[in-house]
Amino acid sequence: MRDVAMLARVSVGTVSNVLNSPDRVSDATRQRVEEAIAKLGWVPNESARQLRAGRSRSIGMVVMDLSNPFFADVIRGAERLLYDEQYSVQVGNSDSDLSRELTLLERFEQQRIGGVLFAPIEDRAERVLKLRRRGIPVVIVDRAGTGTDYCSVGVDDLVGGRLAAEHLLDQGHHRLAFVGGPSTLAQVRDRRRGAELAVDQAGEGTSLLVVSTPTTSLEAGVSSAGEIAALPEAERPTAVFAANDLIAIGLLQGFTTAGLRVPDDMAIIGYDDIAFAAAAAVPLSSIRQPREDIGRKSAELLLAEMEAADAALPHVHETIRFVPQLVARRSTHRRKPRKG
Amino acid sequence: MRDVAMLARVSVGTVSNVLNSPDRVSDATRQRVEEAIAKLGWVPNESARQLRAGRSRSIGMVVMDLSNPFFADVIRGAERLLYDEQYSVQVGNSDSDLSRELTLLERFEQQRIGGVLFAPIEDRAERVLKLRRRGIPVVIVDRAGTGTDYCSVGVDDLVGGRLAAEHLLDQGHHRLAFVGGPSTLAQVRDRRRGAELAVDQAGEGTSLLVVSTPTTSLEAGVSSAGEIAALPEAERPTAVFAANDLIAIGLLQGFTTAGLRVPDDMAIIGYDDIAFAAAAAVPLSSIRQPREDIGRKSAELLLAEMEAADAALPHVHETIRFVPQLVARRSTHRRKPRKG
DNA sequence: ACCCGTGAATGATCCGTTTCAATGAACCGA
DNA sequence: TCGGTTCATTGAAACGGATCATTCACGGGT
Repeated sequence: MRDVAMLARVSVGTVSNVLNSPDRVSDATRQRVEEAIAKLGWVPNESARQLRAGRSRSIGMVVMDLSNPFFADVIRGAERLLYDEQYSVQVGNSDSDLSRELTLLERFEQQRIGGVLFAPIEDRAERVLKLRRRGIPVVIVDRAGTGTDYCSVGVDDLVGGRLAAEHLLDQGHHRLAFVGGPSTLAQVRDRRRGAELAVDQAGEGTSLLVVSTPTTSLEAGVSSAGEIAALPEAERPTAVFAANDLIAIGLLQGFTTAGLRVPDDMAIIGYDDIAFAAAAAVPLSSIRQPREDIGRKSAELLLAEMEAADAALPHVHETIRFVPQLVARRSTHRRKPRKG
Repeated sequence: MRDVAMLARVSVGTVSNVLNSPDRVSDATRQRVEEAIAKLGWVPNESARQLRAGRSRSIGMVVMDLSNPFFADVIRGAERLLYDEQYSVQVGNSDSDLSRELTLLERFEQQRIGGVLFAPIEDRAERVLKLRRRGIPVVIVDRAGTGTDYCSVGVDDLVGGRLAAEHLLDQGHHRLAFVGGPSTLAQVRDRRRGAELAVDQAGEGTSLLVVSTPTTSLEAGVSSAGEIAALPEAERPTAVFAANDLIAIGLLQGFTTAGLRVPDDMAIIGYDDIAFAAAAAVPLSSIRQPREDIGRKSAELLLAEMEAADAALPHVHETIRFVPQLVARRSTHRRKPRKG
């Protein structure tokens, strides 16, 4: 910057003004400075700026599983909006590991990042509060909180779970299963509870087998399918609700390998309605979440909170709860009566 | 930090030493300082650190398409390694947009980021060189360069394209098609050229129809399938090679909609072998790239280059070229002779 | 000729850390 | 008892910009 100032025969203060308040600088001077910048290829040092400003024009994002296309879409939704507002987005992948999650948040705190979009693994309010104490706004993503401690955006997973189970019951199934885990994940818990409610309401003669998986990955689905297929046919469920589409697709593969036909021998419904659900071996029924909207809306709330904080205005935390939607495809087509 | 120093009754210099060279500080003092840090909940300001150090402990990553699981896996591979080395990773999504790509790189430059893993949309050596002039090491990902100007990691797409086309020819097809685009993408060009080579070598009676798409997305595949299906049967290809698995899955959906059966009426092979390829409606043949290895290896090269730069040692740029592998699945099963 | 107002440019100060020369204290051996 | 070491600690000078009170120059009005 000094070099630029010397070349343009002005002070460093003027160079700074050219960038930050161009109207305070005369046209002639501004032009000289701009030429000098171009000639030297100077690029302002963001760390110095941040140091002075006290905060950065970056937004941090922490997600549980980057290889789940659901999160890729949420990120994309948030990024679209933030990019237009001149913010850059840093995505960190906690990989469903609490200590990695903590590390990522700490790094954002050290960076005095402008704000954080956080898809938490567990409910850990203290992590959010710690950031806020440092003056960093946080919005919880993919988890519609009940509290008024922070903004959050998500869908009503209880309703979603109920929708899924009711759909299976409607198709004539009585022995259902829920596959998902770990149950430390609030999303998994809520979806399961929704399913349980639906099953309870259906009354006698219906059951819900709960199969817990260590992760929400495709592989978890494959191995759960093996377990379920190994049950004696009289006990085996005839329909499975998977906590997300990755698991559902894994189940589909696993059942096929085990010689069970979907949907005839086994119906499957997933959750999220990622793009691949429709393209699966058997097109997958699913519960649709407005993935990009979740990202976009989270970013909106975050920006609002950041502006309020800047202006020292009061801010009322909002909870946005999108409504999930059933998308029925072939994987849950009504079972045909057994031939013979 | 001043507060910590006062509470511990030492100077700020000592607080800094506790963090950066603990062995220069007596045990008693260190303990007092650590207690003060804990009591005040102080977290060092990374911008100030960076300002002093001149560079950051962050790595930037620019990818073309975050919603392509291929890149998600590459990112994961890189992240794994870098996380262990205490680096944080910032992922930016250029969304196949040259100007967004430029903006992302400029932001990294302003941040004086420690290094960049760059999956470029086009060959734009000047973008790499600009960063390097600023002292920021860059490794090109998913694109094995020929030059010695920079490190790069990728697979040999020419070989991959040839493998795919040869496989289709081996299955008895003569009229092939290549679907992919835009052809500004080096990956697309190379894969197509590989296919062309294979077809040329097969000689008379074989043909390759090239269908160019505006993007490498699933939707592009769907609409291309419509075009191809609309051709008169005598001209219509019997096998399609898609530039990546997203397109291939889209084709699969499109052909099914159009009433063509895969693989009987139309064989399909994709590229990347993403996890969903095996789970597709018809399990998808594909050309496998070692996705996580590409990410991990890129990160390794980047760290090596960063260390060399730090120590002012000479650095020889490396070009890692993984070998792609054919994975044959049902979508290219040999066509059965027509019944009737 | 003088004063005042206005717009443009300046330069010192500060942001929070690291680094390094300098200070000081304690200890050793002669 | 004194010089010489070693070890722990200190204080000030960066790092690269933003900010803001101050200075300067110029014009218009009286």
